[in-house]
Amino acid sequence: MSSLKQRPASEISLVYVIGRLNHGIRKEMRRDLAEWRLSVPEFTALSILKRRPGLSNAQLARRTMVTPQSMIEILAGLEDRELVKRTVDPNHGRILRSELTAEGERVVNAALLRIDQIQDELLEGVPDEDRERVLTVMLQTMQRLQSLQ
Amino acid sequence: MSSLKQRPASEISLVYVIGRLNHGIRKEMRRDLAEWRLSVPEFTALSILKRRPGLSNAQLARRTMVTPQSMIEILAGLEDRELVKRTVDPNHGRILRSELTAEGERVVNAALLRIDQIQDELLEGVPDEDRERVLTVMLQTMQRLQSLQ
DNA sequence: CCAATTTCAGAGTAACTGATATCG
DNA sequence: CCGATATCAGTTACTCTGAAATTG
Repeated sequence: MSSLKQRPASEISLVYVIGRLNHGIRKEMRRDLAEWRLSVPEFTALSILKRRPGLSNAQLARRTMVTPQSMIEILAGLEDRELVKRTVDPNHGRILRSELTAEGERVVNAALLRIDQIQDELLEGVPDEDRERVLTVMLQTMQRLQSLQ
Repeated sequence: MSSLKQRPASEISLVYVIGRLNHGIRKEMRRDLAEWRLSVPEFTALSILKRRPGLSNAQLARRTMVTPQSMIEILAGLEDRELVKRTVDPNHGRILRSELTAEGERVVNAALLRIDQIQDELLEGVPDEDRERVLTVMLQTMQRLQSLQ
């Protein structure tokens, strides 16, 4: 029974709501991902690699808005557990391209099912049109944010 | 020039976008708030107290989805710097109600100006109607999340 | 005794900055 | 030499879990 609903949404900062919402979602995700011994950043990296196999560490870092130094630790852990394999780029001996192993694929798919399920619960009752609009606005915001940094 | 724009938004998870967006925004906030020697959680607490003076530590914690133990540290730091003062509830000797000091008010107002400015940059070009809709969906999601935890 | 609040102490997660090496 | 990438090392930011005291 929060009092938020009583006031016009425009009084509340978008930045603020994103922060709180994210925090709550992460907490929930942490709990659920524990089943596969995945941290939230690990899960994030895996699900990006599922959609975009062959990204380098630097590319992954930019995409998730963290430093390459942060991403390398995540990747190292995943490689140790053989959820990800990294191979030298044929055209550039310095670059290591990451992709999921069969086991990595299996794990991320199982985890994705659960996370999608949470999302469905959270968005229950929200019309498709509104979901689409929210996503579009957020993607646009993210682009602007990236160009800003 | 991210490739995100090229695909239908529905392919991308809302949870995922919130996570990335939040991370980017926090980074930006951290940089800007440094001017007032405020951390992001400190700023958050101050801006809630501006709108809702007299909240207890436990109430603040629930509102931000962190544990009371986490909130107490934030509050303790703000109290040390005399941005917040805490007084015993007249009806319940155990509860301490927090409110901004004059200095706290000054600091949070200055910081809010800057943060609002960032938000305006990020949302430039997004129609008011869409902003309102995004906020409404996110508030609704947050309510569901809170009832879920 | 119970439920809620406050608070101390320690642990853990997740990210950062700085520095160094390699590749083309 | 430069720019991008990878990576080691140390540090910081933020939150959590556990336990204990207090109040009504």
